Amino acid sequence: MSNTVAAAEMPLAFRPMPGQVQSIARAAAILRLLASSSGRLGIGEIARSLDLPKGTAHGIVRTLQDVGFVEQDKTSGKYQLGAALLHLGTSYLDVNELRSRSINWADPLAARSGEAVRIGTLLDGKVLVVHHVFRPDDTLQTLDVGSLLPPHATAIGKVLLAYDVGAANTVMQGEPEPYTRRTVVTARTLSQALTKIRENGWGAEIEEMTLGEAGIAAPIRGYGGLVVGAIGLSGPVDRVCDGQGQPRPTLVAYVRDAARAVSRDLGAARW
Amino acid sequence: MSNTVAAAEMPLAFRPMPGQVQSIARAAAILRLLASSSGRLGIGEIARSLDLPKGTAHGIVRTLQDVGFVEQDKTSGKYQLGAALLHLGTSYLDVNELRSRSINWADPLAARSGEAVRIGTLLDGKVLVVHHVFRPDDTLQTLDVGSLLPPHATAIGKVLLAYDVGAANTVMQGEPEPYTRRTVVTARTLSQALTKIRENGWGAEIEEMTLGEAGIAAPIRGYGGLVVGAIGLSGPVDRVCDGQGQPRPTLVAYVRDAARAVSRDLGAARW
DNA sequence: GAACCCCGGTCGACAATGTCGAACACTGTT
DNA sequence: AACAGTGTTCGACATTGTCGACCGGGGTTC
Repeated sequence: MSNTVAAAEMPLAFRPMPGQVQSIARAAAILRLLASSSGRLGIGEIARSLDLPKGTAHGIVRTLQDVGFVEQDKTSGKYQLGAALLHLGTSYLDVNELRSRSINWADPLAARSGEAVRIGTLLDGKVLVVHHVFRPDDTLQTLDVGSLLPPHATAIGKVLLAYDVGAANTVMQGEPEPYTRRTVVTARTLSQALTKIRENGWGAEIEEMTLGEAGIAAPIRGYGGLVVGAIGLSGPVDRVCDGQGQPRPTLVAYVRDAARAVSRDLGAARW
Repeated sequence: MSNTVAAAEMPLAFRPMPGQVQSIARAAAILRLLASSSGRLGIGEIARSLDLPKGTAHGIVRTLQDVGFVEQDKTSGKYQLGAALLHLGTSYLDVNELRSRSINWADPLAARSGEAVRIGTLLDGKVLVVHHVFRPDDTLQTLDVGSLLPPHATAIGKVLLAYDVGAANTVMQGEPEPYTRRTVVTARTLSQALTKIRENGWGAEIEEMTLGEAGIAAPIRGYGGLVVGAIGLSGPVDRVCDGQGQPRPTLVAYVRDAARAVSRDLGAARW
């Protein structure tokens, strides 16, 4: 009786999808909220942000705490992400095939090119870094496996968007954040860039994320030819690009070779 | 009907705690299961392992898939952990105070000692590595942030157990796995070792995890003096220990100094 | 110091929610 | 061709989680 009514009046935020376990979806939303607003949140803030009754939010958070996904700072009473998530996250890395197949090829690419190498995949419209090899030289760099990069301002990201029209549309619908003067922010230019990437089979980014830095990336295809990720290198503009401000052909070849090698490994895999 | 019976016969792992959201607890169990049995699992295996009806397990897994915590291999239909967990895990690292306070002190410790440094905390009776600094020399080492180490066979683990009687009892109740001939496996010897650690304020491990390797660790105390983690170094026996097979006093001092420094940082922190 | 406000946490009644098992569609094997 | 697997769907039932009012305590403000 009130089923249909409730479904019709629902805020449309939670669509009456075939069989979504409500409490789990809410729990996931809380975890994402805690992850995004880095820091500690109180029950009240959580409940307000997700438009949940305080009691309900508390029940979910308590359970998340029991399973170790959430921790509570006993003095302030506020909540933050829990340690169990760290282990789950790295467990994901162990299983992730894109990563495991890439490792063997990422190191040589870094060695040959002399630049830092990253492998990423699309997660929720952003670039999730699943592997990262430091630039061979000593300089201290921070490992950013697990972090999210902007898709429109990185070589890897643009390559991934080029082969995922859905994600590309989503990005263009939103307002891409400008990081430098050269960051692509309009849907028109981005769309053109993606078309060019599809034609060439590789993509680049020059000072669109940070001044003085550039990157080159190529798509990695999995079983069936679907693009499942991208591999790319990044470094100072004067090393990555030639005199004409174009990505050096030799580096492009390196990246494309690595991408092909990983794709071959992935395509051959079966069970 | 089977409610009371089931509750009475329940392995005590799932107690009828005041207000556990059942579906969330089950979802967490599924994620843990996927993490432990590394690889892909089918719905049937999941349902069987957790003693759930197939339909129920499927509903939960579908939801987990919708939120990105689980991915499905379309060819085999089996499930594995999802990419969203990776980001949540690293987000935890960003927030984790033990880690952030430790970083500044872990590097100098590694530099002074010339050995690899790890910082860990207890998670579910095991040692969760929250930070890891490579040995200064070049040799390639694998980053094991996020992995779980055995508590009874590592210096960090034994230190953590020494200040957590609950976890210590749990470990002794189970059957500690022997890695080498020197691994402490009996409750008696382990208990003695923990007592000694409490007396000394630091602990060591010599070839108990892997032959030829040794480690030294000291506890890190948080606000209020509670032990919240441990910091330790590890390396070849002949470098970590002196002629008498004892941990070198200078290294012990280094480790204890670092632990104190981090503790001071943590204790002073307030908001 | 006492009013106030906000915090996190608790409790119990209600019904919406998730659970459950049988049935389905499909694949590969026997 | 029958079988034994798989993952998936569906609907009826009642268990389950939700909800809002109610505690108890720490700050702050007047």
